[in-house]
Amino acid sequence: MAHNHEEILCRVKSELPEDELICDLSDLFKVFGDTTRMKILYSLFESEMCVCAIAELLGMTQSAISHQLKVLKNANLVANRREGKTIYYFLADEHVRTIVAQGFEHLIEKHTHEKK
Amino acid sequence: MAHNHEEILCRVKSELPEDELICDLSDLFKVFGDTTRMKILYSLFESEMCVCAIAELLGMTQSAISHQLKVLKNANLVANRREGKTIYYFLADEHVRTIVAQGFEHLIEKHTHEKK
DNA sequence: GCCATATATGCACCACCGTTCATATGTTGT
DNA sequence: ACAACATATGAACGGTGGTGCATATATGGC
Repeated sequence: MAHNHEEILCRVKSELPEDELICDLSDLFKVFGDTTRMKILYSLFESEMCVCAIAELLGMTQSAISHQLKVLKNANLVANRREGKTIYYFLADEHVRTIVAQGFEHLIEKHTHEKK
Repeated sequence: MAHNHEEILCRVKSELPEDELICDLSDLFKVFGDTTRMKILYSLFESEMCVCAIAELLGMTQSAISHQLKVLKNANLVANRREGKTIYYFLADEHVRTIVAQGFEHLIEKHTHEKK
C-alpha cells in the first residue's frame, strides 16, 4: 500500500472511460505513429495517388506501401477507388488533417519553449 | 518502373515536409499509441496525481508507471512538481486534451458509419 | 546518520510490428 | 484463354518497445 489517496482514486476511477474506448483510441494513434504511414498521409494531403506512385515517391516496395495502406484503411483514415487496373487512395475525411495539425502545433510550441 | 505519374510525383514531392518533421510527428503520436499511457493521460484529465496513486488506479507496478511517465514527460505531454517525498504529475498543456478529443471524434464518426 | 517511503533507472524477457520475398488476386487487351 | 500490369496477401525475419525485477536515488523523520 502507499500513502493515502482514496478520495482521488475513487473520483478518477469513476470518470475513466471503459477499456474498449481507451484501446480503440490508442489503436487509432498507433496508426499515426509510424513514419511511413505519416508520409503516406502527407502525400495524400496534396492529391489522391495510386499505390505504385506512393511507392516510387517514398522509395519503398509496393508491398510495404500496400500493407500500410491496409492499416490506414482499417482505421478509416483513407479510402480508395478503382480505375481500371490502378487503385487510387485518398483521405477518408478531414479529421486526419485536423489530428496531424494538432500534433504539429504541439511540436511547434515545444520547440519555442526549448529556445530558452 | 510503373505507369506514368511524373507530374503528380514532382508536385507532391516538393510539398512533402522534411524527414525530421515527419519523424517527430510520428514519434509524438507513438506516445499516444499505448493503452497504459492513454489511461494515464485520461486520469490526469481529472486531477494531478502522484505515481503510486496512478499505479494503484491502473493495477500496475510503480516501475511500469514511472517508465511511462518518463515517456510522456519527454514528449512534453505531462510535467511534475515535487511535494515532499511524493511527485505529482499533471498535463503539460491543453494540446493533449485537444489531440485526444480529435481522435475520439474520429472514432465516433467511424462507429456511426458502421451502423448501416 | 539511519530507516522508511516515494520515485527513478538499468536490465532482460517477451510480444508486437514493419519490411521484404514470394505468390495470389484482379483487370485489361489481344 | 493468355500475357502483362497493378495491387493484395501470407510467411518469416529482425528490431523495437512495454513490463517486471532488482536496485539506485532522493526526501523526511527520528
